[in-house]
Amino acid sequence: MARKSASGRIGIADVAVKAGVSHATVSRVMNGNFTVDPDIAARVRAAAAELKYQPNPVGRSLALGKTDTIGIVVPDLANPTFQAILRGLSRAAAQDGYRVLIADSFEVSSEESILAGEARRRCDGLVLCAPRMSDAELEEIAPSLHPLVLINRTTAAPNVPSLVVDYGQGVQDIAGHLVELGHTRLAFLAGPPRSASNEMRLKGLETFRAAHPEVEVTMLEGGSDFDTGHEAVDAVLQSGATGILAFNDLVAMGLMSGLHERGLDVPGDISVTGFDDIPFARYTTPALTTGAVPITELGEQAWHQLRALIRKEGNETPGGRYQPRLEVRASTGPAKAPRSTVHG
Amino acid sequence: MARKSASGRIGIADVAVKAGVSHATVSRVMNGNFTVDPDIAARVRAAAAELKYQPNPVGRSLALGKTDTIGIVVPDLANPTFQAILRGLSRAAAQDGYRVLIADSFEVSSEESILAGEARRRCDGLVLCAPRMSDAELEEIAPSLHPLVLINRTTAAPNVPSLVVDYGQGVQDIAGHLVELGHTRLAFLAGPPRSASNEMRLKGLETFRAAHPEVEVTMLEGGSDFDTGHEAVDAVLQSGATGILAFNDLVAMGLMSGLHERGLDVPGDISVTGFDDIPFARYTTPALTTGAVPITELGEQAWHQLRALIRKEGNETPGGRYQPRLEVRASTGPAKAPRSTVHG
DNA sequence: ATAGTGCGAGAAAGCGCTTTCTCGGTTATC
DNA sequence: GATAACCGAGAAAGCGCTTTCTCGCACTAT
Repeated sequence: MARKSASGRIGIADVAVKAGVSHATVSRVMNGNFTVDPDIAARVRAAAAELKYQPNPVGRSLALGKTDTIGIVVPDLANPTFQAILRGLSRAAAQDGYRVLIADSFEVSSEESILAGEARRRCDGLVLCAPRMSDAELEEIAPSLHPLVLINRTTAAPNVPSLVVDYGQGVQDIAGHLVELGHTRLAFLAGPPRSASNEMRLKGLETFRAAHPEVEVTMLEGGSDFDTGHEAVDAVLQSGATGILAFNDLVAMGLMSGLHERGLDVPGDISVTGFDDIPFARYTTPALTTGAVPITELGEQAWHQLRALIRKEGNETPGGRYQPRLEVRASTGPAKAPRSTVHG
Repeated sequence: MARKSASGRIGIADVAVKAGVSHATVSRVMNGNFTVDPDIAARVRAAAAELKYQPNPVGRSLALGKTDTIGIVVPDLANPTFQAILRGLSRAAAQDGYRVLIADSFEVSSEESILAGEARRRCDGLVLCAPRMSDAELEEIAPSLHPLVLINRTTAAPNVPSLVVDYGQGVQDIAGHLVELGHTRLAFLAGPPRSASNEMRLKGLETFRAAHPEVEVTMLEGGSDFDTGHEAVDAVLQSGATGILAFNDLVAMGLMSGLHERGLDVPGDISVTGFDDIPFARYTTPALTTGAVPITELGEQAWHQLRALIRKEGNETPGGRYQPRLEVRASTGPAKAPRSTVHG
């Protein structure tokens, strides 16, 4: 009865039988090949419609050598930054008829390359966000992942576009903003130790230090999430700094929450800044001063780069560099008289 | 050398040649079939390792009739609720070796069924979040989507588990909480008109009204995002209500932000509640009273249900119902003396 | 009228893999 | 020592589709 083989699903063969033509002709019709007689084509279409035939994408992929799917590897889907990249990527790719497969490494960077490889083989291309992967490992796997687009990383492998946010410049802008407000003792609440984007921030701060020897910049250990910021309150207070550059908005929010619990006023007692400008940053109390990154747009760009690679357009690895925009809100204000280590 | 055919990639044939055996044997070895002589197996493994052979998943999928991939259809990836479901789903599925393909309908519900169908055919199963799809449409496509798990929807189709949050009970709990605080004039800032979960809230409020005839409950038009809440300030003030139930946390946050701009105090002047308990809800100022839904866990459960279906375990469509937990925070407080329509 | 041309559709190969089927070579049994 | 039972590996079919190849037919040109 119109269904065949073990699969149970309607296949091209069923349509062929129903329309009284060969598989080949059905395939031609379904793919808009006009070398088919209009009458026959109509018959095939009618049969297909009646059987509700939908081509099996797996068979199609095997024959065509493409899946119309791209993959994205992220270290943590709970992080708003990666959510935004995913969103931008997904939207842009969908517009060109591509779907996205997600591979969340859950911060287990040891399995990131395997994950990336697996994802890549199921897809036509890959976007890789792997801030903690070592350079060596990245260099090793990058060639095998082509077409590949990197986020916030670079590689020597040819034809691998990198989309990178200039975190170095970003922290300098933020630090400059704090200094203008009169702060002379700053602290940087760092991100995860091996994070590439943290390295960029660190480099930026070095540059800043060199240009502003009068400003003291304390380095504090940190992480990338809300709790990190929350737990860092003591360290922050002990540093005696009045202007805090948090690794990102999440950390900044955690820190502000912790400071609030201690009865400290932001920005009255301490100014706090974040990074990324996630959607919620403008709605914290006080609203967060941050380095705004057009992160959804970055995801969108990632698709455009990847698309060029997939289509083999000779776009000599242009990549892209994004300048964060200093977004001054209410969490930063004039410095109080310098404090020494908090008593306690 | 060592590479064959147009594909350029190493295939099973290359390994077979290198190891001096047949395709079949390589396949057996790669799949841990022990009917192969250990010496030969070792030779095959050596050849595979040397060539860095990785089986092509598409060929494998076609032969095996499974893709080890599941799909999820969401109306809006920017919504923290769906992000959380995705996260829970992805994590749980990954643990069983499955990947997830995302299909964002971008609120275009007219294309949701097509999207769902396409996603389904590339995958072994589907999780469908389609709050705005009509019941009729859902009934029509549900059978063709099996294995299928529904989020916050139900269907008459057999063997389609539904994971639903009891929003009806949730709003009643919240309304009850407000009444206990002395509020007698409430307003519900509704969600998107055709949303199934909004319907559930509405039903819950009807029940509440019947049980509390002394309480006035005004219905206000709304939506599901931050801006909706922000724009609703006037309507809220005009309603004269002192206790506002927002459709979800996002709307509540927008509303609080708008009220703040008007110089109103929350909860001093007006109490505001949300729904969902998204991660940021506890960090708003004041912290948001809300109906907490274990949404990531729901995503996880979705996988478990789907897995049972894929494995054809005879789990007679158990589905699951989640009771929101009233999470009282600082955005609700005792009612002021009743206000009439705000002057102005 | 006959060979030449072109075009439309079926036959078949192939995408990369798994798996059944088959057969040659061992080992076991009497 | 001959027959049976067995086991391991190759040959081949098949998963569902696309595409090249091929062939038959109709139509044109000489």
